[in-house]
Amino acid sequence: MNFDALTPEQVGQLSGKLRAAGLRSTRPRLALAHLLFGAGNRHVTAETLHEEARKAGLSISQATIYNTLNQFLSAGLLSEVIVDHARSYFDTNVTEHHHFFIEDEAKLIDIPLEEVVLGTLPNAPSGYDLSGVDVVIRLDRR
Amino acid sequence: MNFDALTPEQVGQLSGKLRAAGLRSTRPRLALAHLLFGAGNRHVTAETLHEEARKAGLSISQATIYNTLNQFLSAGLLSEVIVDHARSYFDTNVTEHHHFFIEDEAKLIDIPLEEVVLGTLPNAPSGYDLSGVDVVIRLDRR
DNA sequence: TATCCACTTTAGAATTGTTCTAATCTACTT
DNA sequence: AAGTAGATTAGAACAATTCTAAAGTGGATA
Repeated sequence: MNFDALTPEQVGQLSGKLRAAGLRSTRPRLALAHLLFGAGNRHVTAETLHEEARKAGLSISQATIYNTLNQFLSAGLLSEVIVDHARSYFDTNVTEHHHFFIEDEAKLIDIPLEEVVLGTLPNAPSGYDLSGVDVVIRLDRR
Repeated sequence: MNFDALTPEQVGQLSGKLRAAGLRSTRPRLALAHLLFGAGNRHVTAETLHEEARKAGLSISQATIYNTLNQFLSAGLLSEVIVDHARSYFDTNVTEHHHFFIEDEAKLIDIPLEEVVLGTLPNAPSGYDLSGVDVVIRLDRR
């Protein structure tokens, strides 16, 4: 893929998404947005996305990959999953949901929200608000 | 605290614990075990433990702190909680339980197992076994 | 449509947390 | 007491991420 391969419709749609998030529509952001949001939900690390961009013939610096992922994250276009110290996983699925994590393969799989039923949760200690609940189900190869 | 301040009883007890875990009872391990297991359940990072050892007048290298935490971890004397990329938290509570995580303060609080009631969980994908469930409840200061 | 300026991107350096290396030391066996 | 496997250490190495500061660019303005 090449940035110039995007159709005007795709560019329009992705630009709109970026602008709606308060971000300027720039060439690198459009290209990365296309990789991230172009087809279904994705899990990427900075490294996998950088590699993917490289294979697509895009030359985007590592710093820009990190900057862009973090901007998308604070704009709410991505969510972050922490399952492994030493590596952040970014998830294009920003709805509330949980994860399987296969340690051997360092691979994440989404679990739809309704498949994890949380019964009772403790109250937040006084002075604090509950800001989110992450459930990670760890898997071993049988 | 100083290693030599440990009573023979304490040394005997901690040595036993180390040996039961298949680890030789050495001076640095005894001292760290005393800090970790001497009083109630603790959450430490390599850095906080190193600092604590330094304050206690022990000179133990950073490498030994990391080695020891990892040895205790694989011996089952500690468990690891992952809530924050870039930093591992070791928990002296090795029973199954969950955590509150206060992001602003980078602080962990144990949640007793019975306070988190998990209802339905999805089945593990075929070829995999469920190896554990981690629930992290994130808190914001109100 | 040319100019300008705030925002972006970049290469490379810096930082942070962690692990490795290989030399020295020590607990335990014989 | 001597030997040896295992432990400890300082410092180097490593990996993921962030910072810096210089050059580039989108888009508002005249």
